[in-house]
Amino acid sequence: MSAAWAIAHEQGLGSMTLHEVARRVGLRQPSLYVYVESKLALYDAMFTHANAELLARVEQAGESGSPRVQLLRLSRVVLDFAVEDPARQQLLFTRSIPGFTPSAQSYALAEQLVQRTSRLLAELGSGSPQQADVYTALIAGLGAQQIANDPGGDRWTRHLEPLLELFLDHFLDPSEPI
Amino acid sequence: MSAAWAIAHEQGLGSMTLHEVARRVGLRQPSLYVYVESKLALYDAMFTHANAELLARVEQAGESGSPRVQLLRLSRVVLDFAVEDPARQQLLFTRSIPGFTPSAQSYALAEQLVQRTSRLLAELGSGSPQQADVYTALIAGLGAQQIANDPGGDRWTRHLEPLLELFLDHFLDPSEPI
DNA sequence: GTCTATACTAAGATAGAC
DNA sequence: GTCTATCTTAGTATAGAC
Repeated sequence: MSAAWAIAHEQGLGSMTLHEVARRVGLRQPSLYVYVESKLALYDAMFTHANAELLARVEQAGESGSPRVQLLRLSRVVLDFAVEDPARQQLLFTRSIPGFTPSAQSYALAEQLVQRTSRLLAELGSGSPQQADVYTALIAGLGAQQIANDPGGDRWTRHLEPLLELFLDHFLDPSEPI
Repeated sequence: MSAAWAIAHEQGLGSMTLHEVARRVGLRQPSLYVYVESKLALYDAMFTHANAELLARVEQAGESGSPRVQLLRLSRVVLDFAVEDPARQQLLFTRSIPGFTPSAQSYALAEQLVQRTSRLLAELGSGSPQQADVYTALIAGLGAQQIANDPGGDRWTRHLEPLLELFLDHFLDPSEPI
């Protein structure tokens, strides 16, 4: 698993081949079929693996503080995680691997994060599905631009907190629906 | 060119092969080398082609109205264009084709759009580079989420105008820097 | 569980005839 | 300009020995 992610990180998700994975773990390519059923199954395992790590980081960030503080912290963790590794962002948040869709089991893990975020948003008065969609678009937009145009930097990610403040302030006022 | 785009649209950018392009235009694959120097050169031509079409649509949308109205209209055109075809969005706005970077000449076309947008933003009091970055993130975020999670729909794109209004209103007030 | 050997598929690119 | 034929590379996957 870590070998697969290392390749994806260094050369892109599309360059992750079973031959290269095998080489890194000191096996021959056919031997991998003892451990994975197919290449798509490996993608699925990677999807689960990455989601588990993200969830762990979110847990570690803790639940202390006001809902607003919690949401800001959670958003920061998710954005940094997504931007850290373009390959990971590609696998987790886009649907660009031909033939790959996450299995129901692996998708369940990803759902947990959505649940947690939704709860916080609801506590902050931005609980409607539409508001949650706008929230995810803000995070996705900063991440996408960061990766595409300033990989490794913070030209976009540094706007996370002020942008969220703007978003949350706006929706605290019930006279301003979006 | 249109055959190449048709394949990318139907099966994804990664599935666009010279064999398939040739098949569609009634030629054998080697014959294409009379017209393109390599596959990467074909990507570059597609990049230019798509940018030219986007610019044409922006021109067609016209320059009438206040800067605010113009920016809203331009943003709508760009977002709809990006969302229309995931493959196009992938080629134009991400850097996910291994080995491909737009040539200087083709990139110049893309720059024109940036210039135009920057001018409008400046007229609206959001002319700083930071504000322009936030603007692009808003568009990119709505587009990315739309394509990844509701292709063909408008679950995210419908929030474009209210979100831009919020953004512009906020920056009209000089006491609120981001 | 791991190996060698191999089948199968498919891609980009080139040579040279017409 | 287009063709056939071929080179070269590279990938997933399977068969069967050890």
